[in-house]
Amino acid sequence: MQETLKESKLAELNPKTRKVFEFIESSKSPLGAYDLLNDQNLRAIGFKAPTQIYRALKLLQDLRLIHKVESLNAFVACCNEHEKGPSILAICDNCGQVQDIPAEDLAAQVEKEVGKKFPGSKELKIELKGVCEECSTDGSEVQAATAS
Amino acid sequence: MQETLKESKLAELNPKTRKVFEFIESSKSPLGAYDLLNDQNLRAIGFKAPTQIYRALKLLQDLRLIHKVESLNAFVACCNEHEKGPSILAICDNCGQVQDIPAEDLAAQVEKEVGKKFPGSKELKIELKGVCEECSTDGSEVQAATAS
DNA sequence: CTTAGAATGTAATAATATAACATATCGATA
DNA sequence: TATCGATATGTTATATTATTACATTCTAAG
Repeated sequence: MQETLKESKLAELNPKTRKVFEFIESSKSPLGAYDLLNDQNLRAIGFKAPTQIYRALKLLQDLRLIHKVESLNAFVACCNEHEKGPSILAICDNCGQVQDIPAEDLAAQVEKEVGKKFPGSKELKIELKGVCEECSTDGSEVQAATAS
Repeated sequence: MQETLKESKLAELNPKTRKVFEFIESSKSPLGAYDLLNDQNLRAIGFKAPTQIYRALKLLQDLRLIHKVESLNAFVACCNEHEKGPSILAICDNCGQVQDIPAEDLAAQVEKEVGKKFPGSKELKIELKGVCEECSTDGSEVQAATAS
């Protein structure tokens, strides 16, 4: 259903920016700007310099088609199930995947907590590290980041 | 009162790391690693290479004496009013200052939102951009980052 | 057409962070 | 005490992420 909205956003994009989005969306894990830049397929359609990638990423963020994961300096596709509210970006330390979990309610909670100390809230980013469902039930747990 | 705890943490530090903390604590705004590295006073006591600064910053983060503001790649002193729970790092787009606002309650809220999709929460970071109380009441508002 | 503005391309460099290896410090214990 | 290993600290080099500045091309209005 929000598919329609997403489609209409995609329609605004030029083919190159759309291609960047498609790469991010089809990736299991967040991609860095240079992951994109170094991708043969993006090279092939004319991405040669970081600026180009960063310009595309800026556009996609402005349209809320992607989110930047600040603690990873990397980008993930928006789940497109929230038009306005914040996400929880849940980062699995084991498999590296990031889930974009809508959390409309939290904006109000956060505003309540900060109260009058910070009356002009504009943009809320929430990042959570830990382990995802699959990894926590999975025998094949690798403990990538936490290995001794 | 938590002063005692903070004092005891500070006591563990070697003089150089303590000095790094003091610089961060006494700064109005968050400091980047290279702000510290380039500071004459820290140069004078022997900080010559980024690694040294990053090592000190790592220690201070592990002790929760400072927080990294991920969206700024910079560091602020912990308010020392929360031993465990998350903070809201409230970043003023106008004056650049960052408040560390304890938000113990939010961890539970966030866990509730993510539910079983992400059962292994470990570390929660919350960053809020906007304008602080002082700037929002202040006639001298500059609109630094939001200027047209 | 032709020109102003926006978009895109290109080159250079700035800013942030880590890796790899060398040297020093300091207890434990043969 | 000697020397060994562990931890901390110093040093050099390099990797990674991001922006600035300027050139070129495209496009729509006059």
